[in-house]
Amino acid sequence: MAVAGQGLTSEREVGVNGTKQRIIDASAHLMRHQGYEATGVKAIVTAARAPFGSIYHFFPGGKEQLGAETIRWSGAEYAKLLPAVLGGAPDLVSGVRAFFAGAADHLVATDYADACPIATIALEVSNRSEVLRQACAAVFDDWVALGSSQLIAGGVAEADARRLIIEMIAALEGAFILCRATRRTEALDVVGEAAAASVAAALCSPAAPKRS
Amino acid sequence: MAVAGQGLTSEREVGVNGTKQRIIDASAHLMRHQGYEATGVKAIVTAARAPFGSIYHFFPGGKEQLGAETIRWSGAEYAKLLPAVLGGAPDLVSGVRAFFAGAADHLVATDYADACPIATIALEVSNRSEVLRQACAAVFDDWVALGSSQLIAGGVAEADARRLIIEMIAALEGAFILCRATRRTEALDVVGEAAAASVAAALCSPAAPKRS
DNA sequence: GTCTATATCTCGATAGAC
DNA sequence: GTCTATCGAGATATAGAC
Repeated sequence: MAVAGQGLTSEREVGVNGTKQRIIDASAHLMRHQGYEATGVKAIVTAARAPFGSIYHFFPGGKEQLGAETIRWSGAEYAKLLPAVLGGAPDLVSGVRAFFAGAADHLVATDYADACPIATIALEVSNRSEVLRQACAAVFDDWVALGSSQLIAGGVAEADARRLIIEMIAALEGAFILCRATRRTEALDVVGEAAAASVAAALCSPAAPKRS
Repeated sequence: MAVAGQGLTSEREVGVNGTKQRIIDASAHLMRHQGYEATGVKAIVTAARAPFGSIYHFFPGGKEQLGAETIRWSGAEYAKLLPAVLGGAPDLVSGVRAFFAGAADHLVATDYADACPIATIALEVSNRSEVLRQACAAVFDDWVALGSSQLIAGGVAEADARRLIIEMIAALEGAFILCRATRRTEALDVVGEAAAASVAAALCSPAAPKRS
């Protein structure tokens, strides 16, 4: 079983949140499930139980600004999972294994809807909105930086940390695509084991491995 | 340098194609760049230099049917790259390396627009259209089957082939997301080297004793 | 600040002339 | 089969009452 759900706001009460945060919550939820283009602002305010005009009160830049803030907020929330899961594990390798297992559990629990909160948006907007593309890039850069430091703290050599975390993020994102399309968790199971093995190998051989 | 471009129709003339194929070509091109939701049928027929009504003549099921045929055609075209690239390499490991390098070259050459032809669509529609989701799943299943046989032909043990190809497809897809968002090829470079190393390891140590 | 009504545009889809 | 005109519904965005 997963250490915790991998939803974004499930553990905390939302009743006390202000209108702006409720809009971002609803936007994050809808865009995680169906992407940016298919998510209309009307659907967002309805889900947020907010008046329509509030969108343009809190986000004068319209849907694009709301999208950018959604990306940054979702990215920051999702990043919190990494130290949370790794901190609850006895060692780095089992922590990595738990992260992928938790992702698979949460995916199944949400009927294959809750995968990466920003991947769909990233692919949709990379060549259509520079503002949104940069927001996604900033989130991925943050994940790489945070993940690297977590790996180093767990015993991985600094020289290996960056390529390892990029490998694992890419594996997670790619597996999410395969799992959602096939409605099977095989891909996450496979890449989770591979990630755990890669980390284990990096812990065994601290010297930077040479490749031809 | 890539063995060949990783575009879908670039090497062949398109002038002789009929209207239906021109529509599919245009649809594949637009959806590869910006996804399914952001691609309107009007933009497709304009790019295909076809009359608007032709869409509903050739695709009575409307946009959804066109999307499904686009996914299947794009998936089959992209699959041809694998034997093409591997066949031009002296061995399996350098073939795998060449595939990822070619993907990175093509991505840069197209201003980070031409990545996976169906990944964006897969994430967008997985929870919105069962027809389109199944089309994506069929493509991924085909890629896994084709890739497995290619790996086995290259010397990988049957017991390792399936998990290896799933690892590599996931790594490729995830790296595409990171590269498009960051407009850097680092992720593809990293996972390409990792994929080559995984294949090399599988060739050196045939796991799971098999009676042949 | 909150909320409603509406303007303007573009979407997918259809009808029907040719 | 090809092509045009147009439909109704939905989109984003704005204006303005309260």
